[in-house]
Amino acid sequence: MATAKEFDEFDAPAHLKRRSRPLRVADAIKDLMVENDMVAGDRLPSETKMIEMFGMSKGTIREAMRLLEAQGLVETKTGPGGGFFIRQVSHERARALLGNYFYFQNLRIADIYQLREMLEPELAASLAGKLPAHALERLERDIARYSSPATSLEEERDHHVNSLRFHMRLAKYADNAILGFLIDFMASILSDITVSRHLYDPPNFDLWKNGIDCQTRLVAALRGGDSDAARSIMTEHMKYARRLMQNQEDIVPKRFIRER
Amino acid sequence: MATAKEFDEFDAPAHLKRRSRPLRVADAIKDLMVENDMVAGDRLPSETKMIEMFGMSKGTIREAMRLLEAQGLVETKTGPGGGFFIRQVSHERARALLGNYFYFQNLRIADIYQLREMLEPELAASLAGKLPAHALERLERDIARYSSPATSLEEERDHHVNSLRFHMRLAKYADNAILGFLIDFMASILSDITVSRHLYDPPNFDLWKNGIDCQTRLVAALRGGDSDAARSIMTEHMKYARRLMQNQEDIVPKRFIRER
DNA sequence: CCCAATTTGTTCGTATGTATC
DNA sequence: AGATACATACGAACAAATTGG
Repeated sequence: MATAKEFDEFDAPAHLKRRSRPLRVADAIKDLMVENDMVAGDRLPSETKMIEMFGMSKGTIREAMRLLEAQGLVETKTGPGGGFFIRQVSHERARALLGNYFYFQNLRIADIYQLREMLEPELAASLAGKLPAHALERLERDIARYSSPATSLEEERDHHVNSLRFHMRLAKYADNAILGFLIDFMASILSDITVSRHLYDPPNFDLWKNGIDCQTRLVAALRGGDSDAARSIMTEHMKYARRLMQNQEDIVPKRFIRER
Repeated sequence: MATAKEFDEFDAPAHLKRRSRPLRVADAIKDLMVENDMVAGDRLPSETKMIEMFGMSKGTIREAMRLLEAQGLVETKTGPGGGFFIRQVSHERARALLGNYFYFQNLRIADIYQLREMLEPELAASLAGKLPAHALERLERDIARYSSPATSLEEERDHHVNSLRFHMRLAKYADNAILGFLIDFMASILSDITVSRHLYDPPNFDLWKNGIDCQTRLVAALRGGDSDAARSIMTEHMKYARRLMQNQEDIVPKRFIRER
C-alpha cells in the first residue's frame, strides 16, 4: 500500500526529482489502479484520504486528479458517496486526445484515404456472415437516411456525414478493437473536415451514387456471408472516393476535435 | 479578447452549466490557441494574467493548466521569462494517451498483427527509393544490433526489442503522419508486451532468422527503389511473425504505457 | 558568487455547493 | 428539513526555480 514516505521527493531518483508533485501523485494513482486490478466504477481514496496518504496539500491532490481526468481515466462526483471514480477511457475521449496530436501534424486528406483504403476492406471482410439481423437492419437504416438525391447544399452535407456514419457503425461491430477504433477515427476526422471545409460543395452526384450503391451491395454481401465480395466492394468504394479526393492535397485545417 | 464575463457560469447554456471551472478555462485556452494561430513555443498569459482574465482563483487556473498539460498541449517553466507554453503534442505522449484507451479494451496479440499486416507492407512500398543514404545506413545499423544469434535469454529479449525498433525507425520516415504513428504505436505496444509477458521465452531461432533475412532484403529493396519487392518482403515477414504469434490469443496484460 | 526580480509551485484556512440519508 | 460527507472554489502567504545583474 502507498505510504507518504514512498512519495517523499527526497526519495526520488535524481532524474525524477524535478517532476512536480501532482505528476508524481497521478503516477502513483495509476500504479494503484494497476496493482489493485481496479476497474471502471471503482472508487479512489477521497481527497482527505489522499492528503494523508501522500502528505500533500489539497491543491496538489486536486491538480493530480485533473491530470487523470484529462486523460479520461477518472471522473468526479460531489456529495456523500461521491469522490474520484475510475473510468474506462471513452471512445470519444481517445478520439479527441489523438486528434490533439494530429492537430500539429499537417495531415492531408490523401493520408486519411490511404489508411481507409487499407483498413476498411479488411473490416468488411471480417464481418461477413458475422452480423446479427438487427445490426444489418441498422446499417440499412443508415443507408436509407441519404438514399434520395440531395436537393440542397445542407442535404448534400448531411449525406456526406450520414455516409460516414455508416462506416462508423460498421467500425462499432469490429471484433478487433484497434481496427474498429481507427476506422471510426478516420471517418470522424473526415466528417469534421468535410463540414468545416465545405468539401460537400459543389455537390457530387457520382460520389453519392457510388456510395449508395456500394453500401447497399456491401450489406447484401455481409448478410450472405460473402467475405471476398465484401472486401472487394469496399475496396472499390474506397478507391473511388479516394480518386475524387485526390486533388484535395490541402493541409487539414487546424482545429481541435471536440469530445462528443 | 476573452473577458471575465464570457466565462461567468450564469452565461453558460443550460447543458453546460455543470462543467467545472477548470474545464471551461481549459476550453477557452484551446480556443485562444486556435483563434490566434498559436504554435509550439508560444507563451500563454501568466497565472496572474489569467486570474484577471477569467476572474477566477489561482487554484482554478492551475487546475485548468494541468488539464492541458495532461493532454500534452502545454508545458510549464518557472522563473523570469517562464510561464505556460504551447507545446506540440509529442509522439510519446500521444502513444501513451492512446495506450490508456486500449488498457481497457481487451487487446489480443492477433489484433495487433492483423493491423501490422495491413499497414507495414504499404509503408515499405511507399518508402522504396525515397530514403536518403544515411537513413538506409541507420536501418542497417539497427539490423546489425541483433545480427548474431542470441546466447542468453536477455539477448533474445533484446533481439525482439531491437527488431521492433527497426520497424519504429521505418515508421519515422513515413510521409503519411497517421500511417507512421500507427505503425510505431503497434510496434511499441508489441515491444512492451513482449518484455512484460516474456514472449521471448522460449527463444525462437526461426523467427529471428526470418527477421534478419527479411529486414536485410527489405533494405536492399528500399535502396534499389523496388516498391513491389519491398511490399512483398514485408508482407511475407508479417505473415510469418503473425503465424508464430497466432496461438498468443491471450488478452494483453493490463498496464499503462509509460511515456518514454 | 550572491542578490534581486519574476514566475510557477505548494500550503493552509475558510467558505460554498451538492448529493445522500 | 437537517445533518453529513464529499468536492469546488477563493485568497493570502510562503517556497522553489530561474534569469540577469
